[in-house]
Amino acid sequence: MLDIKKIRNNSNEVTQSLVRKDKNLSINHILSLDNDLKSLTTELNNLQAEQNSKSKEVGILKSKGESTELVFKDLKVLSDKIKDLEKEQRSLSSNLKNALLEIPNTPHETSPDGLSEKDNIVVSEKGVKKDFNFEIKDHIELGKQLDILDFEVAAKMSGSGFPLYKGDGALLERALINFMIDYHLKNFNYTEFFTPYLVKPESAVTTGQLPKFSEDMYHIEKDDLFLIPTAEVPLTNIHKDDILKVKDLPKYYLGYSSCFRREAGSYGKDTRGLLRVHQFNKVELVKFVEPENSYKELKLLVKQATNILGLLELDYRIIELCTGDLSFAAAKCFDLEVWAPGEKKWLEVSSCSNFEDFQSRRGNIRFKNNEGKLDFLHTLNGSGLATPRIFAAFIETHQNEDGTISIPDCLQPYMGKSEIK
RNA sequence: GGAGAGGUGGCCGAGUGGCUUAAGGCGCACGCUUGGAAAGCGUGUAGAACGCAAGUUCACGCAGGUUCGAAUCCUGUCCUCUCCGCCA
Repeated sequence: MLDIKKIRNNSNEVTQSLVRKDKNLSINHILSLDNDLKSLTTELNNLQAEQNSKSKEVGILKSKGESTELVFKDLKVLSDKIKDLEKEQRSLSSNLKNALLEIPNTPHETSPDGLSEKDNIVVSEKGVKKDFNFEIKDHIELGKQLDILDFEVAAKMSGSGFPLYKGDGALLERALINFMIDYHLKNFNYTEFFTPYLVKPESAVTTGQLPKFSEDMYHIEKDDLFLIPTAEVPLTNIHKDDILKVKDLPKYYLGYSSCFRREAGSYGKDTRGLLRVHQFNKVELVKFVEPENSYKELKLLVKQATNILGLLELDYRIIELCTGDLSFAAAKCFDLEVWAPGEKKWLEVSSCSNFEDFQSRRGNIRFKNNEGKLDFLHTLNGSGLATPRIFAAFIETHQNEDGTISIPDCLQPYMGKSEIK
């Protein structure tokens, strides 16, 4: 959520920034609601002040045993007027709040201009794109041949988009998850969480999925709970309504979870095999930091996620998202992509974003700054990482001519073997 | 699913219709004291809106209602805790 004061005092600047994300965005309705609310509030406050002082008179008159009839007459008129205005104020202020919740975050000034993913910038590429001197297979073929992935059986029980990992496939998936968790815990100061998978609507409002993107999540109607699309949601809401101490910042939280996404409207678009699924596994990294440090922390976050790809001996590149491709809540974002030689595609496996105070305003997550004042802190998150596309790129990259998969050193302790055959 | 208790400032906690502009404590800040620290003493501090400020108003989970006036009474709702039931 954007700061209404900032919108009010710098409306041109905010508009200019927002249209970099989406040229159709406008905040005019917000400005007019805010204006109405402001003048109404002023009027109401004056009436309330009058009511307060007159009511006090009642107490004094009564204690003296004098008649209160005259004052009551005035007060009754005032009271009715105030009630009307209060009703109007409530409705205006809730309209304003709802409108604000629909406005995306403004992009950071350094986020490059652009309309779509075509305009994203490749920051760096460690994509040697290993040479194969044999006919390589894609992950679907490999998965079938090695009997480690079974999409047909999965579809029988759940429909399309739900992978079933089998034997060494299940082992590899589990090894990847454990390796990634351990890596972050050992090398950086993360606290591990195992979170609920179902959250209340307000939790999804904090992180920005609601109210705008309810179609993207699975909803349990009977209990009005949403299946988490990422552990970012519960991890961020750990501190909803909290006031953190500046000496406790930054806070680094890590959580593995299954993630559930309806992927409505994306049928037929890169949905082969593991490329786009309704349920997948992800190790998520969330940071709560002081505003002045958030961009430094973003850099570090990208590095923390990237290191994993190097250790897994995958080819990858870092992409900086242009304004038009930034998510609703992000001010700046770097994506990590791995090269899947079988698919002959770059696959997005991580998104590292700085949300600045956008989420913390929505979730009322504050800290006491050095001057003792309460302020909204900055939140960041990044996947560290999402497994299904890693899995695909992994078996495609490490396949051998005889159809076996070599396991890189970092994963061997978790697999208990050096190849899948 | 059934029964009960409760939700007040950063935290704890008093408060059952009108000097509550929310007592008291903890914490925090500053000062005194001290060789230094702790303790002690003193002073201050408290969320939100509008405003340069003075100030005004709002805020006692949330939403309604009663009343001239609500933290306090009524209704609904959400959440937390305890007990019972069910259960991996």
